[in-house]
Amino acid sequence: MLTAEDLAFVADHLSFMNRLKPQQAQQLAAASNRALYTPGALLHNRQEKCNGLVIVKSGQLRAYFESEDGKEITLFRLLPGNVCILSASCVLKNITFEVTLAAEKQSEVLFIPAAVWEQLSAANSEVREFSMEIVNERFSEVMWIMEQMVSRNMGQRIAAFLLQQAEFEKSATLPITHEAIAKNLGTAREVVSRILKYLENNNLIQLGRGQVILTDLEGLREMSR
Amino acid sequence: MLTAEDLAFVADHLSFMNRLKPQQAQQLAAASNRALYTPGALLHNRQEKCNGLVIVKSGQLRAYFESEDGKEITLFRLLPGNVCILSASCVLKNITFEVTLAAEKQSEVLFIPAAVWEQLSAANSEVREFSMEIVNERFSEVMWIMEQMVSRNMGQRIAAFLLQQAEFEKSATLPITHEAIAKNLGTAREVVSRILKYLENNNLIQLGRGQVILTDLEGLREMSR
DNA sequence: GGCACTTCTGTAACAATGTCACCTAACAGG
DNA sequence: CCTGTTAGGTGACATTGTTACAGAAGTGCC
Repeated sequence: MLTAEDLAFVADHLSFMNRLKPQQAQQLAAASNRALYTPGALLHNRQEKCNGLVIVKSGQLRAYFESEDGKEITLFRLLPGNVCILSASCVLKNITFEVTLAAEKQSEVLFIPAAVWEQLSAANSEVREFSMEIVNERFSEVMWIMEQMVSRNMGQRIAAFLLQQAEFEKSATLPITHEAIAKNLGTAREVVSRILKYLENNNLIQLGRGQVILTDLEGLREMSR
Repeated sequence: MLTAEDLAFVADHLSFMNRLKPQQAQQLAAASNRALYTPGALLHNRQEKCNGLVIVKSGQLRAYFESEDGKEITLFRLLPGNVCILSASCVLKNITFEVTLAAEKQSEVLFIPAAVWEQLSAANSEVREFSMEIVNERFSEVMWIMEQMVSRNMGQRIAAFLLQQAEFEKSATLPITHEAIAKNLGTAREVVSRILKYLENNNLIQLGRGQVILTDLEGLREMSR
């Protein structure tokens, strides 16, 4: 059950909400729910296997792909107002891969159950269109990652990643471990350590335990190209 | 303009075709066109920048991603009856990447212009659903490639690729160059040569100029895992 | 404080892959 | 047969990935 405030938030970020019949909106609010996650927690809706639609109300989520042998690579981030439907593979026909969602920060998340979403989709073409747009956007983000993997070296990718993190954190001091960076980029911790050390020697960053301080943003930008 | 035979082919592979009004079907047939491509040719619809929907009538196409610095990696193949909508980024909202299509074999291709597709989409929810399914399927295929890149070594990837090619060719003798294999997998020719030589030394394949003969399918399958 | 325990980082050695430079072999067409 | 073009081979070196440890910094407990 969503509060009125949650519902207003949803309406703000799901373009089709104000075109639903009052009864539909009510049903959505009744069936949906919210949950709080602490950093590192995996998202799984308690009620069902299939998450349905995920809406980030506050905090930050990471969507990543996990291969059988435990390797990870981040596909995209979800910030407040962002929506993810990929974990609703039960609703989307022909999606055959799994995306894992984890909280990177303390996060409030709203869930719209798959069954409800399915009903709305069936009844409402705006809902289908919305799904399509979201999926396309994520697809594009994944292709960007792919481009990075194919055509950038690790130094460039790490520099770009650090800059991106600084954006998210709105700070040049990043509370992050080498291990975490490695998992974001789909590489090994040792490789990250090696390159971070190199960046430090070139006075682009300063290292601490569980912390990276960006001391030369312009230099990093230079390097990331 | 499509022939009646072309139209029958389209109807066979676009599930929604028999739900179109006769007038819509007629319009589609009138606006669409066909083209022939020889191996290696890039697909570009003459009439418009944006390809619209591509339907393979015969032959085989390769969809690949091309990075600025000229590196390529194959995303998926299109066989007779397959449909590709990704080159219609003008129609799909929020798709921001480019996919290149090239003929791998002598191919007959039918084009449905983006404008027509857009009209059909607007009028018909089955069309939208069809788009969605196609995009999801391609998305899944790309994620499979990603998994390969992250968690398999080159030997495994090359072995898997050769087996896949043998399927397409329905033959254990593959007319393909090292360079072409490299571009499919997003790696360098020298790397492919090195590994193929290794496979040959282990009696899994036999090499010739522009040709690879798979002599031990079971061994290759073993290796690809 | 001292101790045990966990987490994070450093490092060396080696393997796999990517890059560069250049060479040779095979084919295609006159 | 000659010549230009394409395919493939090779060695040297750079980068990235893997393995196996070691040490350093934090945490909780006594």
